[in-house]
Amino acid sequence: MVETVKPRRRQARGERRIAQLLDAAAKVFAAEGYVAATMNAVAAAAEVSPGTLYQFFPNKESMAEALAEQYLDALSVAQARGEGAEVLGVPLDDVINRMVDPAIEICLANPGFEPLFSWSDRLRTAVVERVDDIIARRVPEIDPSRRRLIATVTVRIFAAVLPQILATTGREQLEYTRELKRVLRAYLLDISD
Amino acid sequence: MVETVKPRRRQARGERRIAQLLDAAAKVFAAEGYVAATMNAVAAAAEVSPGTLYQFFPNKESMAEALAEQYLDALSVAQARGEGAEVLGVPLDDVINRMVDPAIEICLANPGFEPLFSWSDRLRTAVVERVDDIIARRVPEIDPSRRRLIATVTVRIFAAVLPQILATTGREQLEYTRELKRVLRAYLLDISD
Amino acid sequence: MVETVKPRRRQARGERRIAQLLDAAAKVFAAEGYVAATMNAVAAAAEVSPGTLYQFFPNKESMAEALAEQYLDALSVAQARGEGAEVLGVPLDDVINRMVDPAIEICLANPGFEPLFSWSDRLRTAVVERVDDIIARRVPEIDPSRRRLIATVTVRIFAAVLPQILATTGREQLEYTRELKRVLRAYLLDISD
Amino acid sequence: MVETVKPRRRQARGERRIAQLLDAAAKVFAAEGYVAATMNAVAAAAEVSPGTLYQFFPNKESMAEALAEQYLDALSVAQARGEGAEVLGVPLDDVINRMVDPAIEICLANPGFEPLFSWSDRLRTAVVERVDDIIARRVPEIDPSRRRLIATVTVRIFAAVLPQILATTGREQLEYTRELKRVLRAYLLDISD
DNA sequence: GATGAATGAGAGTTCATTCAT
DNA sequence: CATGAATGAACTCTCATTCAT
Repeated sequence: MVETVKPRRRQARGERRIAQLLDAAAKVFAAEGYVAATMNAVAAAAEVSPGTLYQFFPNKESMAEALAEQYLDALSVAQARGEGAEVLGVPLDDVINRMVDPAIEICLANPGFEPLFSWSDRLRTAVVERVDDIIARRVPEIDPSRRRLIATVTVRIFAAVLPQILATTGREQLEYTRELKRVLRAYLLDISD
Repeated sequence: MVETVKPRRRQARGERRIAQLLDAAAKVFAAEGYVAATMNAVAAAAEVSPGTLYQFFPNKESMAEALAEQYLDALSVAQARGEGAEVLGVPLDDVINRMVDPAIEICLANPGFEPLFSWSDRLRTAVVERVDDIIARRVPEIDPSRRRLIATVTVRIFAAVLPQILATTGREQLEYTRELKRVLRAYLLDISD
Repeated sequence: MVETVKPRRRQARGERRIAQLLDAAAKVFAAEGYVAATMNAVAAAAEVSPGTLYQFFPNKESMAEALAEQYLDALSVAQARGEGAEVLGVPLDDVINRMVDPAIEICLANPGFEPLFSWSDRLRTAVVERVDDIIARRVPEIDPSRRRLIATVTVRIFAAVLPQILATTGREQLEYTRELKRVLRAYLLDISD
Repeated sequence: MVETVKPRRRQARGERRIAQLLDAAAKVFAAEGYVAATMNAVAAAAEVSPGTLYQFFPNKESMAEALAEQYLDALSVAQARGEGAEVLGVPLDDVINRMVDPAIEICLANPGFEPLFSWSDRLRTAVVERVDDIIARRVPEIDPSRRRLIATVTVRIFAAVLPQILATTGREQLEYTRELKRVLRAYLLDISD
């Protein structure tokens, strides 16, 4: 009984550390981009020695992957809140809002998201698959390979406008967000026909 | 007298050299991306010593900028061929075709374009300005700051789908191209109203 | 009273631990060589944390020394079995057999021996002293400093052929062993005259 | 004509550098052993920046190989001086002298030899092949595989006594050298029968 | 005792850039 | 102009060792 606590403490310390390190990595990725980011910079940002980094992550890529995983989880959680089965009898605008808004919130809260989204095929593919799913539910009659095409383009559009949203604030940020939704609506309305 | 000839020859040789070096740079940027590309690799690709590179370009960035300039020129030439003042009485589809098709041709012919387009704000801004111009001519009543917004998003969308077009061939490439045009038409039609 | 028991248990446990750790060290030394072996690797091989290693050995060197000591003991035991005072009235071949065979058995059974034998002057010197002793008993009239020289060369020869014996198996191993004995006999016969 | 000189100068500079770097490497290998030697130490010993090292050698191993090659050449040259076809009608002692003496001279003059000889299978094998050759010429009736065995053991013996020769000076050095020859003679006489 | 996170110096290696030739 | 050797700071990653728990 006591013994189930002790290991937990150790793990807890480790997991806290991991979260802390990933946080630092996200900051550095955001500031420099994934390719230009260095492990030393991440270590410094985490106020930790380089060796500590390597106790948890064998290399830079693995940090990126862990971060990507974390973001995917966050996306799932955020989108699950407003989704459900109501993809069908609902206006397209609502579906778009319920996809885009939490995604942007996560990107704003996690500045590491955008550089990873550019870099990680895995992360992009995972998001594409979700969008593909939603399209499948809403427009079941569509051809799967065409659906994949549309999902891919949809995600690319999101990724394309995202940097503008992140680079701005206030009214301008809102405008870009509105514009993003406008593009998506126009594009996806065109599809449904 | 001799001096007016020799310099010309020198300049001519120099420009040939520059073109050759930029070609090599484009190849390396295409293969590795701008950040990962190394000057040594560019020198090797040009079959030239690193020192020679620095005789023409003070640093890596300046190579990128020179390349960007070159691409902008190519864009101008290509788009001038089919444009003119006929932005007005013409269907939107035609305008889009005359913008997108030559751009994609250039990107396919110059594999260094895409990495630079991601990297160089200057290149992207220049293209945004052209699109802004066209919109201004076609929809003069639109508010300039909103026009700039639309132009920016338009270019971002192009940049977003471009990698998919470049990464694929044949039918898939055509499909992505068609999809890109579809997005742009849907978005810009929405605007014009 | 309780206190005389507990410490013993503790010591017993400690010695078992030490044996276990030295075993792991031997394996790693054998696989990587002393210099390339890492304490982390030893800890992992012992299924123990690095900290535990340092509870018993202040540093890497001390592990090597403890292992060397252990091997020296094993050598003593093994050679005591067939030795005694019968160094005198006995053919040289027998003496060589009774020295070489147990030594090789120990080396085969303890793969950590060879790397340490190359590394540890102390281990080599101890063996040299034993050989010196035997020569002294068999050829008492020999000059001590010359005797030391011969003992040193004898041990070096053994150490030189040993890797070949350990690197091979079956017939080839036997051949190298026979060759080793042949060298030693030829050399030492030459001496006795 | 002038053009055949200019490139030579460049190459000459490079080759002089290479010789200089290999010299430094030899010193460091001699002082620390191959495994413990570091590229930074070699660079420092050559009074050169680490980068310069890597302009000529892609890694530590390649330095070792280049050095080994150089030593093999030196061995060839040295042994060619006193050898010829007179392996046959000549006393064994003479053959041994003509093999061992130049080898030891080289080892004394090139302190990098010994550590490499321990490390490089390639170097050892090359020397084994030479010895094999000589045995083949002198004792043609011997079975090739047994000949190889003998050559291997012979070289191992040389390598085994070598450190003692290098670690000592003056009379002691001479004694070890004499002892080495004694071992070899005794062993090889035993063979010829 | 045992753990494993933490350290930090240092290893090998790279690369933009400079400079003597 | 061209060369390629030279630089040195910076990078990724390792490892003997320490220390809080």
